[in-house]
Amino acid sequence: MAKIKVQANGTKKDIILKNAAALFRKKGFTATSVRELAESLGIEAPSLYNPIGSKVELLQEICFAVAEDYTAKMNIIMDSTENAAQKMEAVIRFHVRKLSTDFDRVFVSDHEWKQLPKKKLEEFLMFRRSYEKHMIDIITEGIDKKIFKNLLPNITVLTILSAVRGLELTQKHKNEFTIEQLEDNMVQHLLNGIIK
Amino acid sequence: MAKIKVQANGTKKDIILKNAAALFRKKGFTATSVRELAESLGIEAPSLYNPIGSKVELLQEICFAVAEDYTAKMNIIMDSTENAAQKMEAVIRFHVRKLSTDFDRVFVSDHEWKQLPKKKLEEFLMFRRSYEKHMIDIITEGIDKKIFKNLLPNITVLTILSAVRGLELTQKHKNEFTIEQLEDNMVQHLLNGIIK
DNA sequence: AAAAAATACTAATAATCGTTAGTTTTGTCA
DNA sequence: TGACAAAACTAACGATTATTAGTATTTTTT
Repeated sequence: MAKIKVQANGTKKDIILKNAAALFRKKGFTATSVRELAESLGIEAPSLYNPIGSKVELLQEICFAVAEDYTAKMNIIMDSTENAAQKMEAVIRFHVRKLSTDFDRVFVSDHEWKQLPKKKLEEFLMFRRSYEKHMIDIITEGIDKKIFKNLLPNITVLTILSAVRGLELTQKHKNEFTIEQLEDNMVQHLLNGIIK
Repeated sequence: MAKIKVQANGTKKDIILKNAAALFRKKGFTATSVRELAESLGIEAPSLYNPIGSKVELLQEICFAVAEDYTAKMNIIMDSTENAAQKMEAVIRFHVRKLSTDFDRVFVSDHEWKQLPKKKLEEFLMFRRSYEKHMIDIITEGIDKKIFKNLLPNITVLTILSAVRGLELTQKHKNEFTIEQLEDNMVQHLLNGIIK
């Protein structure tokens, strides 16, 4: 079988990760076999173990790459001088855009993290809790400054995160509306629901 | 090993389904083995095959029981004389309450349906599409009657469903707020976001 | 208490899982 | 072109999977 073609942008491992994310999203991590992944790359299963260490390592890299992207963006937002509403809008917009442009990876990170090995799972959950804490801080600030209604911050964050994380973007959906429309509509919906 | 204790309410199969739902939720359907399920019931794996036909049959029964519950409720709501806002409020309230009282099953139905065998999967997706169509009709009616803002109905439904289906209710959350608070806050958030 | 039915058990199946070892092929550079 | 390295291959590993067959045990019925 031919070798994996490594293009200008992206190492061999990047290609594997891309295919892995696609399969993990479609079938789930546990339900995807290493042999299937290999087949999608046009190679035999054992050949995978040259560039990678294990199957679960792929899941780890996907989950943590996504988590770090979100954390980095959250740090930028928290450091800005915008008000609570503007910050929350930026958060929601980033979620929708990231999901649209990197659907497989984001979906896998949001839906398959439970399959991470214990140690990595704890690390991942720390990312999550920190992220949620930042969001609660934004909501609380907005309530204090009388920008937001007097809702329970933790429930509000739960609702927003659930909405943006749970999004399933099928091809059918992508034919029905643009990413910009999705972004604008969700921002309007989720933000107007809490602004005074 | 002792037989499974069948209490007044619930047949043997009901007990199996309850344990299966709990495990499928915690670990995922594919990652849960029949042996684990048997162990949770205090029996050996092959003993399960007296009351049940297969592992995937359990997933089917969970998914379709939930789907039928939602469909039944939706039919009642659609037959009512309430206006669009009241209908949508009823839908959201039902989702949150159902999720709270039957978390394992609802979560499994929302997150593991991809593991259904092809035939059953198509049937399940028909349930879904029909349900979503009803919700789009409610939103469209609300927009026509000038009750709702002029948002894109399909995106609005996507947002609401994503929010209520994606909810992860941990024990920690249940200590932080009551089901009633969750229900009220989510209704307020998701409904005020679209009402004029 | 004996017979019948229900339900558990042990043992074993074939299939598939992720992964390792060892070998051959391919591509690169002197 | 020949040497070296990279990356593919085949063959096979032990573990685990869902499930079946056949048998023992427990419960229910007569």
